[in-house]
Amino acid sequence: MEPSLTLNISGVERETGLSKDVLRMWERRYGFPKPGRDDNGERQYTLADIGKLRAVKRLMDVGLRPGKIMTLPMAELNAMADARIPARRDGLAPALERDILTMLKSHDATSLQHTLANMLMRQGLQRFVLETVTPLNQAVGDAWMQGELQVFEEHLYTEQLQVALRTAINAFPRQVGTPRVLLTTFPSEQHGLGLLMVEAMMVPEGVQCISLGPQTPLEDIRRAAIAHKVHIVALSFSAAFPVRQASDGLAALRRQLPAPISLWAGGEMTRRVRKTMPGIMLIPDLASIINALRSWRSHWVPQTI
Amino acid sequence: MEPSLTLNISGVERETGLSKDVLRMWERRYGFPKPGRDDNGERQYTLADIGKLRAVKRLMDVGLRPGKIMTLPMAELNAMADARIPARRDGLAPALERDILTMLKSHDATSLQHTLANMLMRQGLQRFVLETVTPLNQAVGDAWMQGELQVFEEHLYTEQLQVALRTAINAFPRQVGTPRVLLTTFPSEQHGLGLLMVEAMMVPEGVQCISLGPQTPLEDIRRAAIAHKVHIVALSFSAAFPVRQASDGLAALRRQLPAPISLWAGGEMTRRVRKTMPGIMLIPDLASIINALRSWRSHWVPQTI
DNA sequence: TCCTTCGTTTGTCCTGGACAAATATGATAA
DNA sequence: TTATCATATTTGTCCAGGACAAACGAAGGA
Repeated sequence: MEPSLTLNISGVERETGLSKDVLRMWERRYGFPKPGRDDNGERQYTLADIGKLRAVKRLMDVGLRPGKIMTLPMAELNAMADARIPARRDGLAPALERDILTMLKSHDATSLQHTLANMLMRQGLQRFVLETVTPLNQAVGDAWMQGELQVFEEHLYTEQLQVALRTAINAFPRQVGTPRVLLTTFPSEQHGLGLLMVEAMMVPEGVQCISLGPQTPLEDIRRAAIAHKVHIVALSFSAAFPVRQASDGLAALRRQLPAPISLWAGGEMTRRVRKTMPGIMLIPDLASIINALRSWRSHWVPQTI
Repeated sequence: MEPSLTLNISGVERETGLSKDVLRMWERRYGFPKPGRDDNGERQYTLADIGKLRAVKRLMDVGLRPGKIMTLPMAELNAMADARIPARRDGLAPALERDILTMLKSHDATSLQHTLANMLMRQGLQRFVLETVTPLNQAVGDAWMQGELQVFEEHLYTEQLQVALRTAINAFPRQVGTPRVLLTTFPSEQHGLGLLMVEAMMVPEGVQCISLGPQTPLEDIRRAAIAHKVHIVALSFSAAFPVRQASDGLAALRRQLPAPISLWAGGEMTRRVRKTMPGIMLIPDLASIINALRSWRSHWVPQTI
């Protein structure tokens, strides 16, 4: 009899990323999750609740609506997740993806590290990011969506990839060239991997990257851009980032930023953006960075400051 | 006339880390912050509100109580922050701390990187962590508390330090020795720097570290520990982490973890813990890691699995 | 000095109502 | 047929105000 196999509402918020308000509203509207109550009338969620909430969230991130899926049993949810993965013609994943997934599932950190380092050496940093990391992220994301990967297995992947990328980035001598680019994310964006991938694409191009890591308040992005005299501010947004929040933030930042400083927004989220936003360059995939840089360089005229 | 120099309540939650509930409750009880309302009756906070909220939060992290400070004007808050910093007898900060702070305030990323790399080379990884990074963190924390440093300046420090540490850790050949240690933090703990410092202390001791990065759900920490067959699970807690939440989490984890696996908890928070917790080793400072490892090794008897 | 008890402070949770943004649906025009 | 617009539905976020337990601090006793 485990005494504490339940979590209170803030525990669930932490574990799933769903706000307390949303959890209560879902219960009110859809009848799920319907946690028991403790002596004090407070909601106590079970681990099964958490699991189903994660499954629902995964499907919502892909565009399904809560009302449609909330009441379905777990089996149905898993089936829908499977259906979402486009089957390959040959029915086979490429060897590398398959190997890496196998390593993750067998918790072989050493082989994982070796394989990544190996590919990196063979391909060089930029090709490694475009041809290896991108499809690998996709494969890991798919596996995670289908529930094939545990959270901690995905963490291990992220961690090892960061190690590999950071090592390679460090190997480049520190540039003093142009443009100078400020890299960061908005405060509610947790994922720092995208940032690192952007840096990996830019550094070989002779760009001087100044990374603040994730989660910089809006006002500080402005201050940092001015203090570091950067030419470009580049922000990264993961797939799950709310488009609305991003647009508002970007517009506000654009207003506050001196006009000569370019504002670039990249990451999975940017593919869901419909409207073009004046003064903001959307970069939906990593390969476009090269073109964007080329374009910037051809238009830029050195300023006397 | 800037149209959007105000934030709604969730914006403030993001920027300050104070929950919506707390923000509303403070307004109800202390009359601060008292934001204006938009057409729809929703709270609109000003940038000045944000600034004061940050100041209040800094002081609370050091032990002051909200009721005492909430209504004071900003000038008073800053004065209190100053008073909190123990003055040195000689009135002078050591040269290195002073230099690094100067570099941060002048946004000289290059010098910062060089200086850190230099100290690291000269002292070696463990001494660098104990004798340079620890007091430096303290100095940067103090400066931040006094409002001398901007958020983005502190971000730059963290980022550059991570780069330096990771590079050095990578330089060690991957060990296959004992113990194997799983490193991570609880889901609500954002700070990954402590984790890296722990790894930097352990790797030179021949420990095989498996880091999952920050924010692993409880259940997954258990799964990962078993899957990776680790001997020790080490968790890091920053100063602001709620003791209660840590104790609960650690106790729950201890119950779920197989008995032979040791559970270590370290970081600033652990100094505030009064009660000893059975089966959990508290490690209040980084130097103690060496002793803890020595002790573990002398007690450990290789198991046949 | 250390420990217990008791009042106060503080954070979190609750209910149930309201509304606007996002999305889907259906009608109309090209 | 496809594209565009208006309307309906869905969904997330906000609000008020009440309640309570954990954390804290002060006073009293061993």
